[in-house]
Amino acid sequence: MSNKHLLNKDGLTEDEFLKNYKPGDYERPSVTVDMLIFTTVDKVSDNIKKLNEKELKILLIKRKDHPYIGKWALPGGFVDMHESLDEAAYRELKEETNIENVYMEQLATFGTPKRDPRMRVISTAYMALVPSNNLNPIAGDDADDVAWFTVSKTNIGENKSILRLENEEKNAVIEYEISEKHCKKGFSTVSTSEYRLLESSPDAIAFDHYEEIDMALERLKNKIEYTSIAFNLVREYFTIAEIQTVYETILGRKLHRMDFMRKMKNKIEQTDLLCYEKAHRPAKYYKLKDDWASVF
Amino acid sequence: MSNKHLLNKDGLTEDEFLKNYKPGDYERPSVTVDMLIFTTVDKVSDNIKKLNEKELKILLIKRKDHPYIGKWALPGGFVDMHESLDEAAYRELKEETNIENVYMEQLATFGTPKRDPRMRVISTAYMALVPSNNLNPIAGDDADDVAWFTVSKTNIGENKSILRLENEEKNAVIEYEISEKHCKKGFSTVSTSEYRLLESSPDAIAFDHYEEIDMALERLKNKIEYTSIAFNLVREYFTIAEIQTVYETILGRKLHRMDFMRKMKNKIEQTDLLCYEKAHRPAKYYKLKDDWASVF
DNA sequence: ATAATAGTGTCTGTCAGACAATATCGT
DNA sequence: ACGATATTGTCTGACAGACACTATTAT
Repeated sequence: MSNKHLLNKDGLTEDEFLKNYKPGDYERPSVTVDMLIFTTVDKVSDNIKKLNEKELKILLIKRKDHPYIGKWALPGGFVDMHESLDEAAYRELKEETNIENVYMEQLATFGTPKRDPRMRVISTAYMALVPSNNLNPIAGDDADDVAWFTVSKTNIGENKSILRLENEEKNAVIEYEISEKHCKKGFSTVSTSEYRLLESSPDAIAFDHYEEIDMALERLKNKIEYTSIAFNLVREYFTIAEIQTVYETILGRKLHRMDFMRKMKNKIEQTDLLCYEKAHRPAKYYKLKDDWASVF
Repeated sequence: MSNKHLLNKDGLTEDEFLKNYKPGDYERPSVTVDMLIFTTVDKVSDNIKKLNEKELKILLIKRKDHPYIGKWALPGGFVDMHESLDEAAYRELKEETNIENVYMEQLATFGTPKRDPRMRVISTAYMALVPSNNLNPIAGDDADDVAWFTVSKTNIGENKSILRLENEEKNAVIEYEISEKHCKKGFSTVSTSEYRLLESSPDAIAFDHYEEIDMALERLKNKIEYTSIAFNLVREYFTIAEIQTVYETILGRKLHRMDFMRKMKNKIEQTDLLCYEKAHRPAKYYKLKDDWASVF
């Protein structure tokens, strides 16, 4: 069981080994976390009868210093030596949005050597889904500005799509053309994507963050089909129309109301609350069933 | 478009900034990749009529030095400053098994501060699936030994299972009891697992590698349902019985032959080759359809 | 004769997409 | 009257689990 007594080739016990151990002098990469914080907000319609549309939003910061000075980027920061990756991600989320206890999952880790021109940086991306509240994000030290960007990915044909990030207030529109390519790995074929900034876009996204955003959108699109994570993007009480438009914007297509409702029937339950926001029959508020929150 | 002319708060252009940039003196974690290399092998039956069973195997090395000296561990190693994470993973795979062009995907990144007692280590785990050939793995510098371990995870009731790693030849049996716990994050509940080494096991797995193995098994179990990755665990030509037992061992339950076949019908196609290995009607060899290899 | 492959067909229930029809409500 | 919610119902096709049955083959 214990290996306290075992000696290595130099005749050292584990305690002696650890006491004498000096981490090599070789260079080490910096380790950071990137935060992909999503929410949905109502695109308020003037028409007092028309419903509000939902828009998927992602939080971006405007970089204060080189490299990519003045460009929009994902929030994030260095991982302290004493904290785990998850802890670093929670800390960043708290710093940026001042909220806690929201859904979060690790996405993937990006480690291409030249992704940061300053030095070697390994970034673990985390995706957080926060309820659609009137959140006022806070610009950190490294940021001149911070804003919610409308994000969408729309297919424009055979293995091609457009990733679009927009914020009207900041007068920012950033578009990438994504081309999927397939190559064989063993007996499976994996697809890799190439990203090209469209000429129409005045500004690029910093680093390889467009790739991280794309991956998060794909993960979202897959996961809302077999989990309940989409409900993290709305408030505790929601109307069917509300959650349906969330699904529609993430999936990028319209859904049939009653088919959608049937699919949701086992996940949600009615409440007594009514929504009197528009000039027609009030919608019932629903909530996630307690037992369904736990399934996946 | 370009930001070459923009000046930061110190009045520096990007070129000037990068030329003068000195990475801070602060400590950095070491970055490694851990390789979860899976394959299946036939558990040959003496009975000339009985079929061979398949066993899922994972490659482990025996550590040569502290910490965890003499313990079995996942192969892996440090990421060089000039290579990406993917490249590091491919290099390790090549070093360990001398094979290339197999299916591989990034699993997750583990970065708890004390997972390595020597220093802070961030490990990105990669899962590779290699065809069931008679592979002779090679022990690296850091290893006294290397071997394929039979791996299985069996449910023993309410949120409890046993992770079992075994190699008869090396006289090694390692068993962990896994307890799943659920906690709320936002409106979803995520499950975390706790691992307890069973008293019956003489040896533990090094580091937190049991956790990585568990995560890989869960990923496998999920992914074989909606992708074709399982076919990477057998040779190019296989019998239905063969691929079915692969599914059965990964899912941990028996499947009905013809139902399984129907499900596979669109993924596989017959060949003219016959399998004369056992004393009964020869089985046809099948192969993955070319167009199905690309789906997912 | 045995033990396995390779396939047929059948029965059942569920589920998803599509859409029709209706009652209700607020302005 | 308008525009939206809320709900029931119908029709279809696909699919999945389960199992029975047959024909074939190598030793």
